[in-house]
Amino acid sequence: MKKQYAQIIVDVPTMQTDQPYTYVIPEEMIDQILPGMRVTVPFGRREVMGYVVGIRATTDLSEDQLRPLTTILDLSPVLNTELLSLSDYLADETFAFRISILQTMLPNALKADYQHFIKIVGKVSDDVVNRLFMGLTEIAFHANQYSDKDLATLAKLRRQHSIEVRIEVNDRAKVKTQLAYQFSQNVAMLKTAQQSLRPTAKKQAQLIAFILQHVGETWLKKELQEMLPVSDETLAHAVTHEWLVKKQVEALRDPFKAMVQKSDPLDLNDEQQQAFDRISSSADLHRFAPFLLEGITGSGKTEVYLQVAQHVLKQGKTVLFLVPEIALTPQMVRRVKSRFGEQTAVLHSGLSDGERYDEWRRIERGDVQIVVGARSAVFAPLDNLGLIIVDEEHETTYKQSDNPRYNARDVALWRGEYYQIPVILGSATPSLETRARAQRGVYERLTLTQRAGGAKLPKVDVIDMKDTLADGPETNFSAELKDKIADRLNKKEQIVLMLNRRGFSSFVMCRDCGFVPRDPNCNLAMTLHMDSHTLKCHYCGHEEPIPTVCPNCGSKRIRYYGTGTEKVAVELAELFPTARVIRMDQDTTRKKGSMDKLLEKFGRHEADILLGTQMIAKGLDFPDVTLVGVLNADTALGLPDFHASERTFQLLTQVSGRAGRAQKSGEVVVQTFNPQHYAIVFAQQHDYEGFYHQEMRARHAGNYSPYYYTVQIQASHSDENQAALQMLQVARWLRAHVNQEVIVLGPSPKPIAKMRNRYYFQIILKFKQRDMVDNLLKTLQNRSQNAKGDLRLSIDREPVSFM
DNA sequence: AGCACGCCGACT
DNA sequence: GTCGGCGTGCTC
Repeated sequence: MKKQYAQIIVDVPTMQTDQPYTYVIPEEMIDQILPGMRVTVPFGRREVMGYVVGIRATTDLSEDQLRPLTTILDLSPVLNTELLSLSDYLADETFAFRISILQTMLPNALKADYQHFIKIVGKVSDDVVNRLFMGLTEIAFHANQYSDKDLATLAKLRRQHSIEVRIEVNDRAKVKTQLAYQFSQNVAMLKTAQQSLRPTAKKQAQLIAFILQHVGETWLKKELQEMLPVSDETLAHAVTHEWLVKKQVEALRDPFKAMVQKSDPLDLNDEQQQAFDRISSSADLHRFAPFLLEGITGSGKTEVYLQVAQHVLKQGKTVLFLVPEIALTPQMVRRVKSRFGEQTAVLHSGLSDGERYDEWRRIERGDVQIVVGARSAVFAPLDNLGLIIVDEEHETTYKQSDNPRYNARDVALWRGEYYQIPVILGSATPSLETRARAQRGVYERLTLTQRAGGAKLPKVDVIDMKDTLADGPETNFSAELKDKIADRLNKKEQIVLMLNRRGFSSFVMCRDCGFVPRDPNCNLAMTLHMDSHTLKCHYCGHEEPIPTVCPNCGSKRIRYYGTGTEKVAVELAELFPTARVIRMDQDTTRKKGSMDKLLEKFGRHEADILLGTQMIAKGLDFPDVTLVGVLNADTALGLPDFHASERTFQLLTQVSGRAGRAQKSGEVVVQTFNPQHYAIVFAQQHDYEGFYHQEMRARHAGNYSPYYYTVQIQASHSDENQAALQMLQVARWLRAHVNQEVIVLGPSPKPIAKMRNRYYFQIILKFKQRDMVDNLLKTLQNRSQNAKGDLRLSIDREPVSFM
C-alpha cells in the first residue's frame, strides 16, 4: 500500500509549535484514520496528544525527519471538516494557537490526561525505594505530593539515569456503557438446544424462544429482564451455552427524564408573521441570510424563533439556539423544551465534565435536532444546520474574556455562511455594530414594535438625585422612590430594585451638579487611583490630580462614587422594617443553583423586594412586579469605556421591561445624577432609534466602533517599570510601522493596574481597514513570544470591555 | 510544555 | 578538576 502522511496539530500550546507536524501513518491504521480524529504521537522524547487536520500521500520531508504516529484515540472523528476549517479561521482571527481553539471547541472530557510514572532502573538507596517508591519499582508520579527536597533527589537520580520518567497519554472520555446481550444468529444451534432442554427448565425455554424470535438482535439487560422473567443465573447459563454474548453498549439517555408539558405554537401577529415569512423563505432558498430581529421587550421574538425553528426542523435540518446565560434565561429554555421536547439538548454551565460530554455525544450522534446553550454551545457538533439563533445578540457574555477571545455571535455568522442558512440576531437593543450593519443592508432588519396582548410599555420616571442630596444626608433613596415603594408594599405588589455595579472601577462625581471629570483628549470618564492620588484616562494615559473643588460648579462635594447592595439592604431595612427583602449579588449567588432558589422564592411571593445588581435585569418575568427602581443609573456612564452609554441604555431598557409584563401596568423609577444624559433620556422614552442615531454621532466624532475597528493590546509584567518600558517600546514600534490613518493610543495602565502581583498596561489601536494592522499584530505576537523576560502580551480584537 | 545541550561559579 | 545553575533551541 502507498505511504500516507498525517498532518497533526500537537497538544503543545506555544508559538513555535503552532503548526501541523507530519507523521507517517502505520500501514494498519491507514484505513481507520480520518481528519478530525485524536491521536497520540511521539514529540521530542515524550508522547503527546494531537489532532489530525489532514491526510496526504506526499511530503516534502525526508524519511529520517519523520516518525510514525503511535495510536488513534477515536473510532470516528471528533471534529468534522466544518469545525476544522472554523478552527483555522478562529486561530487567525483571535491570535490564538490552533491547539487552543481545537480544545475550546470540544468538551473537556476529550482533552488529554497526561499521567506521569517514575521507574527505578538503576541503583538507588533503600530510603528512596522504601519511602518514595513504597517498595515498588514503578509508581504514578504527582509532583505536588513531594517536598522540594524529595523532588531534588528524584531529579538527581534521573540525571544519573537511575530512574526514568514515562508519560502515558490517557483519554479522559469514558463513554457510559450498559450491559447488554447480543443474541446468537446460529438458529440451528439454538433449535438443537431448545429440543434438548429438560422439561422443567421453563425459564430457559422462554429465553430461547425469545432469542429465536429476535435472532442477532442486541438487548439491554435491563430491558430484557423487563420483558422476560429471566434471572441473572439463567442469563449466565445462556452465555456459557453461547445462545447470547455479553456486550457493553453505550448508555442511551433515559427516555423518561425531564418529561415536559408539550406546548403548541401561538398565533403570530402581523409583524411576527412577516418576520417569520422572511426568515423561513430564505431558509428554503438555502442561502446565507443574516437577520437582525429587532423587537421591543415583550414583543414575542421568542415565538418567531420557535416557529422558524419548527419550519427548519420539518425539513430534517438542525437548529442552534444561543442565549447569553442559561441561568438567567430559564423560561426561555423551558419554552424551547416544551415546544420541541426530547429532540432538545441544553448545554449549561452547571454540567460536570462527564455530563457535558454525554450531551455532546448525543448531539454528535445525531440524537438531537436542536441545541440550546450559552457561548461555548456555538461549537456544538451539529451537522446539517438549518438555522442559528443568537438571542440578545448585544450581550457581552458572547465574547470570551480570556484566550481564545472569540465572539460567539461572529462564530455563529461564520457557521451560518458555511451552511448557507439564515442566522437570526435578536435583540430589543441591538449593539451599535449590528444595527449599523442592518442600516447598510448587510443584515436584513425585521422589527417588532407591538407588545403581545397589547400591553403598554411602563412609564419611566427619571429622578435627579442632585435634588435629593442637596438638602439632606447621603441616601440611596429619593423621596419619590420611597413613596412608590411604600405604596406597592401596601398593595401587596412586588418591587425590583437594581443597583448598577458594572465593573469595580470607581470614579469621581460632584454631588451637586453631577459633573464627572473627563479626560480632555478622549472625553472619557477618568478613573480614580488612590495609590497615586490621581485621576487617569485608561485610553490615552492622561493623568491629573483629584479635584477637591468641582471645576463645573465650584462645589466641594465632589468625591468618590460607589455603593454596594449590602449598604443598600441596611438602608432598606431602616426605611421599611417589615418588608421582606431578597438580596441578589455575587456574594449571595456564588453557590451553584442558589440564584434559581432565590428567584423561585421571589416568584412564590415569599418576599416583597428583590434587590440586586444587573444580573436581575435579564429575562426575569414576574407578573406581580409593578415597580422597578434603578438606584444609580450612572455608574456605567462613569466607566472608562466608549461602550458606557450603550451599556447604560441597554441596561435601563432591559430592566424597564421587567415591570408590568402581565395585566397590571408597571412603573419604573430611575435615579440619576445625569437626568439629561441622552442614554437616560432615550431609555426613558423607550426610543432605541433616537439613541442609535445620537450614539452613532458620538462614535463617529470619537473615531470609535462601528466607524473604526478597535484592537486592545494588553501586557503584564511582574515588574512595573519593565511593564511600562516594554509597552512603551511596543507602542513606539507600532507607531513607526503603521500608516498615518491608524490611531495608536497609550500605553496606559489598565483600570485595574495591578492583579496577582502583575502590572497591567494596555495600548489601543483604532483603524479603518483590517489589512492595515493584521500582519503587524501577528509579528508583534511572534516577537513577544520569543522575547526574554516575563512580559505576557495578549491581543483582543473588538474588546467588549476595557477593564 | 518538556527536555537536552551548553557554558560559567562553588564544592566533594 | 566536577556538579549543577538556568539561558537557548528544538520537537515531524
